Amino acid sequence: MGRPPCCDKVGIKKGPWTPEEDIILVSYIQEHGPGNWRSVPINTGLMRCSKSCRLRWTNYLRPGIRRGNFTPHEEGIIVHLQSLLGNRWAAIASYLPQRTDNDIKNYWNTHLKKKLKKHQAIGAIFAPPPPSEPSIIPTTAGAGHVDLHHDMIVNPLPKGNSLRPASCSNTAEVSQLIARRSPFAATDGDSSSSSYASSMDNISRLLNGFMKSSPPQNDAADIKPSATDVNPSLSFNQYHMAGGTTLPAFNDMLPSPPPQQPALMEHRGYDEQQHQKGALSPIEKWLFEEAAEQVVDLMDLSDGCCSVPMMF
DNA sequence: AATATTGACAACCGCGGATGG
DNA sequence: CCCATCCGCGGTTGTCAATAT
Repeated sequence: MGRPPCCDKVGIKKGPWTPEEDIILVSYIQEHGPGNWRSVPINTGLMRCSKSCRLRWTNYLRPGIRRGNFTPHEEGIIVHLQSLLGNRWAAIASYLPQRTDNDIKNYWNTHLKKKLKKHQAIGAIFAPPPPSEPSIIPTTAGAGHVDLHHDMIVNPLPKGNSLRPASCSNTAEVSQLIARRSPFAATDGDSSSSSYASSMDNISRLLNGFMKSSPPQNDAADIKPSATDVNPSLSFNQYHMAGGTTLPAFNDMLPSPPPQQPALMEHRGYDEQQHQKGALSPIEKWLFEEAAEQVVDLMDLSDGCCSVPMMF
C-alpha cells in the first residue's frame, strides 16, 4: 500500500484548463480567498483535483504575475541565485515576486541551462574561484552551489522557505491579468493562438461582469508604491514593484525578513502570507552577501541590459 | 506537402513538512 | 507521541507549435 492519492482520481479532469474553469475558479477565490483547496473543487463543482486548482491559481490566475520575456537582469538574478541556492525555485522566485517558481524553473530548464552550458563551453565570463572560497559559478543542476549545499546539509533550511514578497492582491483587473498572463494570449510578442486564446475576450467580459459585483479592492496600480515607500532597505523585488528604473546595489536586493516589510504587508494578497514563512538562514545570507560582491559587475553588465545582454 | 524533430511551457506526480485532533 | 490531512515544493511528463528534413 502506497500513499493514498491526493484526491479521488475517478471523474477528475486533467489537462489544460478551459476559460470557463478559470472563471469558476477565479470567481470562487474572489469570494472566499485562496486556501482550503480541498474544498474548492467540492464547492465549485470543478472536476479538478485540489492540487490542480491551487497550481492553476498560483501559477496563472493569481494577480500580479508576469509571464515570459525574462529580462537579462532577471536572468542574471536567476543564474546567481541558482548557483547559491540550487534548484530551490520557490526561494528563487521569492526574489522575483512577479515570477512564479514554475515559470522560473521552466525558464531555467529550457533557456538558462543551455545558455550556461554554451557559455561554459566558451569558458568566458565566469572564471574559476579560488579553491578555498565558496563557488558562485553558475552551473547546471545545482552543481555549482557545492559549499552552500554542504552547509545546507549541516544546517538545512526549512523547506517552506518562500520569501516571496507581495504581489498585487487586487482582483479588480483579474480578467485583464488573465488575458495578459494566459500562455495563449497574444502578449509581449507571444502571438500564439489556440481555442483558449480565441476565448480570451469572452473571459474578460465575463470576468469584468463578475468583478463589478465584487467588493472593491486594491487596484493593480496599487502595487506600485509611492516614492515614499521606496526605502533604502527595499529589496530588489520591492524595488521593481515600485517601478524603479535603476538598480540598487546587489546587497540592497536582499529582502528584509518578513517582519521588516510593513509596507509590503499592506499589499499582500490572501495567499502571499503563505510565502512569508521562510527567511534566509545566516549562512545563506552570508554567502549571498559574499557572492554579491563578486557578482555586482555581472549584474551591472546585465543591468545595462538592455543594451548589453548577458552573454552566457 | 508530409513527416520527424525540437523547443517551450502547462500541468501532473510524489514526497515531505506543518498542523491539528 | 501518533496519525491523518492539507499544502507546498521540485522533478518530470505531456502536449502543442515551430522548425527542419
